[in-house]
Amino acid sequence: MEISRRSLPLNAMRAFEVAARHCHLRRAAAELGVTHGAVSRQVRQLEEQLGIDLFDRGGNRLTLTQEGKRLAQAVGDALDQLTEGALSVDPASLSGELVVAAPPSISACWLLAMIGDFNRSYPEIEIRLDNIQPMQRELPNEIEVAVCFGEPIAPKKVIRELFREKYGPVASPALLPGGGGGLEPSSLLQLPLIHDRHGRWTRWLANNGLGPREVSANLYVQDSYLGICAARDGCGVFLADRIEVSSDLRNGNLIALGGQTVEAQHSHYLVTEQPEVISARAQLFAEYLGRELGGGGGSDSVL
Amino acid sequence: MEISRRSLPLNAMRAFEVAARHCHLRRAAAELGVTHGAVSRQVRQLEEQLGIDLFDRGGNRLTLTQEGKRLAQAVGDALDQLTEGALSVDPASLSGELVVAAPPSISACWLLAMIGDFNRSYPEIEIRLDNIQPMQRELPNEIEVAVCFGEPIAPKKVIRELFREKYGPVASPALLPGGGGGLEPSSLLQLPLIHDRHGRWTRWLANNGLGPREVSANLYVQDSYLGICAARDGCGVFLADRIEVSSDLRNGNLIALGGQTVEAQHSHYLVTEQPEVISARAQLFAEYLGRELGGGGGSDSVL
DNA sequence: CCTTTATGTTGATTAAATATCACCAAGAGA
DNA sequence: TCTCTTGGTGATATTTAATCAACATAAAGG
Repeated sequence: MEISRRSLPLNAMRAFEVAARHCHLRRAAAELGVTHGAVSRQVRQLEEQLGIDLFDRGGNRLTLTQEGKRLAQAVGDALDQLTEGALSVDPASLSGELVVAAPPSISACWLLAMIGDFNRSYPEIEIRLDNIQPMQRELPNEIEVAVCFGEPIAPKKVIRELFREKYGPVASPALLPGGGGGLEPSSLLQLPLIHDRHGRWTRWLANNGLGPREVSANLYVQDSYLGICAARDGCGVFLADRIEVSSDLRNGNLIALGGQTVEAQHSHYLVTEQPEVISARAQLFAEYLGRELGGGGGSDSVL
Repeated sequence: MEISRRSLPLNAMRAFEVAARHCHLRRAAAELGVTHGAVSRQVRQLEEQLGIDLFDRGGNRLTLTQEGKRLAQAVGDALDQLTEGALSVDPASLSGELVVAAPPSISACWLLAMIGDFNRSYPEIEIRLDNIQPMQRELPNEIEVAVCFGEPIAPKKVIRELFREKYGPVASPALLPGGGGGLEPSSLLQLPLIHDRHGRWTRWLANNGLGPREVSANLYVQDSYLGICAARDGCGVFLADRIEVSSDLRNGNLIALGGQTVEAQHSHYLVTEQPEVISARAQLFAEYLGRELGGGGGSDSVL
């Protein structure tokens, strides 16, 4: 079977994406508002057209094959993009206010930069950004969506998982007279280290072949935002997320040092407390964040 | 109209994307293999469902509206992604060899990095990379696709426009004792400048408010690859494309200095000389490059 | 061990979406 | 003006997709 734009079985792909997300035809059918038989047929048709099995049909349970996973990912991303495209031309979603909230550290680290980009893409949407506490249980009424780090608590509902931090060491170029590009992890320990309350140095060192050891504390700060500020000011080396320091890396305020990046244990989430309907504006914002933060394209994106 | 995954009019969107690309229903119909009436209906349906005009219908000519352009872009990207997804699970496209060619400077600057990423995503596909001359007129037979800079000449056929360089000044941190992040464009002129045969400094300076002036030549090199090497070695400031120095920026070998980036006048293209059929492997490679280089997501992507 | 309740699959049928054909009105160009 | 091309549209035909109902199989409960 030839694969071209005109022969892509779009509806079958959508059905498959939903089925793949649930691994359960009846639930997928419910989401799509059709019967399970219809979904079964669509998935079958897609498998035949591609000439490959997308599900392992062990007994009467579905499991994605390797190829199925790959395709589901691609189709899911594509559908997200189509959704964003449709929303971005919907008059109802533009022109109006969107009230967002986040802990100050998140706002300062990356959310404001994202909001700036979003605003450039959709200048008709006015955004108000409020502060909340990191572990705040409930949100004021006027806040439509909020960003939090770690599983959201209490009555909040996850709209979207945004991204999982990947942290690696960064420092000011002023701290590294030699330019210090491919600095070895071990020689890092000669430099002053900046810690925040997440205490990630031990884990990072372990992941870079520097077995369990005491790390001397040179500077403690509360959160990553202050850690980045401290690193920028040449106080020492800080373990920072790649997204949070991207602009600093771009303009040379900070330099990424060697070693592998390590994934954080928790994710950032976009959450809401609204009972049912979230506005088209908020939906558009969610799609935008998802694309800019989560995706980037599977592998590392360029610059 | 509510916009959700289940209500997206996928087929209508595809028809619209083709129509938008041609701004011509009959040609779009030809590409889709249907009659123009069918396309007309699909586009109409989409406009009604979204509640917005996608085309200006002046007389009997079609022009995209602002919203139409935006949507067409999004839908086109999404369809590319779906195509890549479908290809990536197609047994015929995997397992086999793909012969690629490029001028050495392009290979060294960014193509090898892309091939590395591609190989990680699709380890089944073996790639052979050959050298060609930048202005080579014909390709050896065994080469299936090639990359070139500037409009391809002679019997080559463009498969895809890849990206247009955006160049800005970079230098080794060793050259900038102060860390020199937000260095003013004017103070740049105090540093030694590296030129390649494209002679971009004049244009860049003009675009950064430094009117027409003589720029002293400190070092001339043949192509951008050598320019980047020279900058890396601390010979001076070079105007480099963001993609070509992304890894150097990441690991601190180079630092991006201030000022606006400027678009090059020519693009990089993926071309072929094959009469008709390009292999599914090559198609997959084309989709991959297109996504990683061209898109990135409209605005600047994150690191 | 048998029963119950899930699962996904499939043939026949019905319903809906989509394409076609033929024709129209309107603008472009000679 | 005459001609050619554009896109739009009503009626019709075709193709595609969903439903319904029955079925096979596997897991869970008694």
